[in-house]
Amino acid sequence: MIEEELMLQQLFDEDKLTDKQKKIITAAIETFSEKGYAASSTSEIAKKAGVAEGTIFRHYKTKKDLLVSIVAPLMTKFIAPLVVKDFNKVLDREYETVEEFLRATIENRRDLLIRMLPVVKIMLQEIPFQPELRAQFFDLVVKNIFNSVEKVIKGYQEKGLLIDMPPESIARLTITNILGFLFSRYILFPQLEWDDELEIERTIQFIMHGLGKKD
Amino acid sequence: MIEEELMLQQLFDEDKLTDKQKKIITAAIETFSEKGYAASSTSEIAKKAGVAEGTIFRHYKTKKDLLVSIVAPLMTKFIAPLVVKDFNKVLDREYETVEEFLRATIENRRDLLIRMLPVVKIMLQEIPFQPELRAQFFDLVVKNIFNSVEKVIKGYQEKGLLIDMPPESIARLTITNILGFLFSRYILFPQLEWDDELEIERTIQFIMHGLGKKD
DNA sequence: CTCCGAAATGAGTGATTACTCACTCTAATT
DNA sequence: AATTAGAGTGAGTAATCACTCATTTCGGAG
Repeated sequence: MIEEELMLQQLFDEDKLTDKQKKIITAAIETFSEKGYAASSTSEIAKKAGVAEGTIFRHYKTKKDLLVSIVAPLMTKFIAPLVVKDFNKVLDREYETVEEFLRATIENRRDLLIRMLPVVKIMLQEIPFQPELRAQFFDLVVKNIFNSVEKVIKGYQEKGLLIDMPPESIARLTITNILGFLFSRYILFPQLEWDDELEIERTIQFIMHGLGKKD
Repeated sequence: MIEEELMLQQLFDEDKLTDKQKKIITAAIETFSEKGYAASSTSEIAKKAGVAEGTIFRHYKTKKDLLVSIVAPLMTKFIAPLVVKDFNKVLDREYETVEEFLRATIENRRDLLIRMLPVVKIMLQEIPFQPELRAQFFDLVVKNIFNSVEKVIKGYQEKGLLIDMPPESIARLTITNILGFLFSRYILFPQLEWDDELEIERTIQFIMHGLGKKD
């Protein structure tokens, strides 16, 4: 809660947005996430934000501009740093094993990731159809994350804790499993009963016994 | 190509559709897949199908009815059987190791899965927003697949080839990695250069050394 | 050929869409 | 008190939307 407020606050502050603008963004995130971008109307967003429809277009030239204005800064300022944060601790040998590192990384960010789900949902939804967003996503998020993750991987490989598979493949497989869990848990089957801690532990063990070198 | 035609043929035959209806379905799949359901207009689909707009509504009461008519039968008649097909061969001991089984399963279905991508894309797109589709998807696809996959898993567990993790977790992790590869390869980053065979092999090895019991 | 029912049509419907614009309001500056 | 700039407004607009329906076309039976 605190961190989410900080995130939005940070996003709001930097551009010195008015109250109405904040309400528009909040309402837009909610609406886009619930119904999808194309199925959301600007009149509905305006109504939900308690604002005249014209106010939206005063600040955002087009509807698509509103979408990009929401997703783009979150990709640059938030998601990439969130995922990459504290990776230097690994290099400082704060985590001796990969398990520890994975566990700390996932547990650390889980609550925050859950609260980001609306925006993540929007991104997942729209990236296939918005070339502009896809390009940004690739440049800002994917490249950064893969770069950082690969550094960490190489570090552990040098310690002999990971097999010699190319780092980009290890990164792909690791990220796939973390996102796969979160996607199953919170988007596909939120209605099922989940033992989160247990399932995270299984995911980590699965990743490790797939990647961990046996001496 | 042949199998895809067979698939559509089978779908078409059962309901004795006219030429125009086939054209409508083909055009709808193409349009929905490219632009998403909400952003696709019935007039555009009609034009692409070379048909009057009224003809669409003669056969499908609403636009959503058209969507469901495309996705639902493909889920029941096609996707579930496709994934589950030949699983009995495992129980008949045709594949002695899990690797062999995984490799055969993935290689077997890859081409077909690639050609199904338009429909898969539509499903991924709309399932979060269409409760009707989500319920069908869950009943018809997920339950079937998990049931069959769990049987196979239990078989291999009895042979001592898989660890003792609960079958539903093993199923989740395995399916996650197969879908994760296909999703990365064909939807997220089709523009990257991929060595498909190699990456499939790595995925299998990753899955196995995560799940395979070390004696 | 005649007839008939289904298939197909496309102009037309009201509703909704994204977006505009002339205008008011507010608050800070001079 | 006068001026000004920008935030906010909401009625209005053309375009587009999903959908309808009176009419025409088509294909096979008698």
